[in-house]
Parts: sequence; structure tokens; C-alpha cells
Amino acid sequence: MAGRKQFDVDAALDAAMTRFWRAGHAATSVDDLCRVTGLNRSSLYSTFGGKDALFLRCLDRYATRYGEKYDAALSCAASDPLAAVRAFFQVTLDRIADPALPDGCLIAQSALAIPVLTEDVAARAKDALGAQRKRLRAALKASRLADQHAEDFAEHAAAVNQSLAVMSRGGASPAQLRAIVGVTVEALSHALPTHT
Amino acid sequence: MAGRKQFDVDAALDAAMTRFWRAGHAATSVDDLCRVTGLNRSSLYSTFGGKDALFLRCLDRYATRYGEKYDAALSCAASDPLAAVRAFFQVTLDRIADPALPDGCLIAQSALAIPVLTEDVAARAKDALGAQRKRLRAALKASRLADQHAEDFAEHAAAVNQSLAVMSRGGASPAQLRAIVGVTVEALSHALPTHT
DNA sequence: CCTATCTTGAACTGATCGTTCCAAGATGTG
DNA sequence: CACATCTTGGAACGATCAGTTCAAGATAGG
Repeated sequence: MAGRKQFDVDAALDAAMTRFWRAGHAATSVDDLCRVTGLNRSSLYSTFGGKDALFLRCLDRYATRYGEKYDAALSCAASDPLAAVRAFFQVTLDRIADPALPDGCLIAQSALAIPVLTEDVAARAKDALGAQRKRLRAALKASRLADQHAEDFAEHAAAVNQSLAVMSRGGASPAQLRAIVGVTVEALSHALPTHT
Repeated sequence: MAGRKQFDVDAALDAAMTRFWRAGHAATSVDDLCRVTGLNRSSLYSTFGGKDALFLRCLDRYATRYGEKYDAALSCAASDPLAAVRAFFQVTLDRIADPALPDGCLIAQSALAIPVLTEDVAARAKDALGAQRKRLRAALKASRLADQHAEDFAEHAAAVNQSLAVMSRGGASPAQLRAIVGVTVEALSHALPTHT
């Protein structure tokens, strides 16, 4: 209980997460992490344990933070699945449009990097993507969609959500991103039995 | 005209392309490229000029090779847009299912890496993604779809195609990938005026 | 055969990689 | 104050990074 930390651990995690998010795991060096967090190597290693351990913390942080937002958006899926899916995509569109945050998506980037990640890091990235699919599957199964349609549509929606990361990095405008999800939302509206 | 090359340039390009495709630009070292191509540094540098120059060659090679397949698939868009879009996605699904090739997609991976790529390499990655969008836009505008719907759907289809790269790396099964494109194809079939 | 030209292998450059280590400073307890 | 514990700055580690250099080997034109 002596020698108190001279920095805010949460703020450091946010800075590290943002860096991984923007540059990816491979293109982020420990020096980069020290620079963006303001820590030196000793503090970074003693607090977080190394690059991969810190990356895992950041991945979990990212998955938890936005997972909660996605869950909140989908909470009305049973009563109004169309509004729920619309709100789901809006979480991503808002995040991409936020100038204080990177575009892209840490989970999408990590998923594509799986072949060059450590086994445990790769497993966690896969889990994060799986959580997203599970979230959508549960929400849509609670709607009046037939089970098979619900599962298919959940896979589709999860994929379209990841595609926004790629397209935003590729220079797609907010209007173009809206068009991408618009087709998906339209498809759901036609698939819902309430649609006459 | 003296001292003939001891290797096949096309084979070396294929090997390098496959490596970049699987591991991405940042996680691929020149040593890796030497190993997979069988070349030593001298031959690699004198023939291709360096890592970034070789990466550009591989990006162009990838974009051309699969661009032609996408164009062929979309060639019947005016007469049968539904079959054209189906064939378009089938190009990607077949490529992912091919055990001799990596899953994922070099263009998607490069697009996500744009923030850490050299300016000219980033521009080329963006161009490759733009070519894909242009391809789909032209094909769908030739169909009986209203112009605005054609543009929106083109953006959507390009995005869904990129999403397959992310989802395949994340462990999605071929059936799940088919479900993803199935929703999109179904949406197009409902949007076409021929649909009764 | 001779020589100019090209290719190839391997050693080498300085920079950067992730990680470890240690001494100096700061803090809480006795 | 004294001592044990923790944090911090910075140097240092061997490994690997992208890229260069050079001499030896191979080939074509004369």
C-alpha cells in the first residue's frame, strides 16, 4: 500500500483501446501504447502485464462497453423487432460518426487478424464476435419471426454490422452506411408477419 | 539479358499475395515473404522493389483476378439481376470454401488497415474497394431497379460481400455465410418490379 | 573465349520490436 | 524517524524489422 499510481488506470485503458482500435494489434507497438497512455514501460508492464494481456483487457472493455449498448437497443425486440434492429445499427452508426472515436471496429479488425494472433487472444476475438451473433439471435427469436428466419436474419444482421467497419474505413459516407443498413431493415420489415 | 532468373515471377507473386492475404500487411515481414516465395532478399528487392511495392503488386493482382470473376458473374445483370447478384456472392463463397486459399479478403483487411498504411498504399486499397462498389452500381443500374434503389442496394451488396471476410475469419460455417447473403438476395428479389 | 550484364547468396546496417531489470523516488505502517 | 512496499524513469536485453551492399556465379552477345 505504498507508492500510489500516478495515473488513472481507466483512462490508460481507454487510450490503449483506442489505439488498438485504430491501428490494430500488429501495427501497435508497446512504444505506441506508452505514448498514448502517457505511461512508461515499467508502469505499463507492472499494471497490465504486457502487450497481449493489455490487448485482451482492451478487447473485453470494448466488447462490454458496446455490448451493453447493443443489448439496450435490442431490449424492445419482442414488442417491436423492427425498432430494435434499427436501434441496434444506430449504435454502430453513431459510434462511427463520433469524431472523438475511431471508425472501424476493434472486433472486426481482431477477427480478420485471427490467423496471426496468439491462440488465447484469437479465441477471445472469436468469442466477442460470437457474443454479437448470440445477442441478435436471442433478440430475433423473441420476435414473431419463424425460428429459421430469425437465425438467418441474426447472422445477416451481425455480418452487416461488421461490414460497416470495413466500409467506413474505406471512405463510405454516413449516407452510404445508412443505405447499407436500410436495405437490411427493409428486408426485416417485409419478413415480419405484422407487415401487410 | 544475362543471368536468368531462377524462379517464376508469377508463382512468387501468388505466394506473396497469399501471405499478405492471410496475415495482412503489418503482420507480414520481408523474411516471411522470402520464405513463402523461396527467394532471398536480393532477388525479392531487385525484382519487386521492397515490401510496399510488392504489396501493391499483390493488391492489384488480387483486385484484377477476382474483379474479373465478379464482372463475369454480374454480366447478366440487365436480363436477370437476381441471378447476377447470386453469382456475384457465389464467387466469394467459393473462394472462402476453397481449402487451397485463405479465408478472409485482402481488400477488406487492407481497408481496415488504411490508418496505418502509407498514403499511396492506402489510396490503392480504397480504390480496390471503390471498384467493387462501382461494379455493383453499374450492374444494378442496368437492371429494372429504380436508380436510388440500385445505388442503395449496390452499397449494401458491396458491404455484405466484405462482411463475409470478417465472418469467415470469425469461424462462421458455409451455411451461415449462405444465410447472410440469402437475406440480401431475398431483399433484392422483393425489390425487383418483376416480383409479383 | 571474353567481357559486359544480370542474378543470387549471405553478411551487414541502423532502427525498432517486446520484455526485463534496477536504482531512485514516493508512500503507508510501526 | 525507520523500514517495508510499491511505483517510476531509463537503460539495457536479444530478437527481429526493412533495406543495402558486395562478391561470386551464371548467361548472353561479340
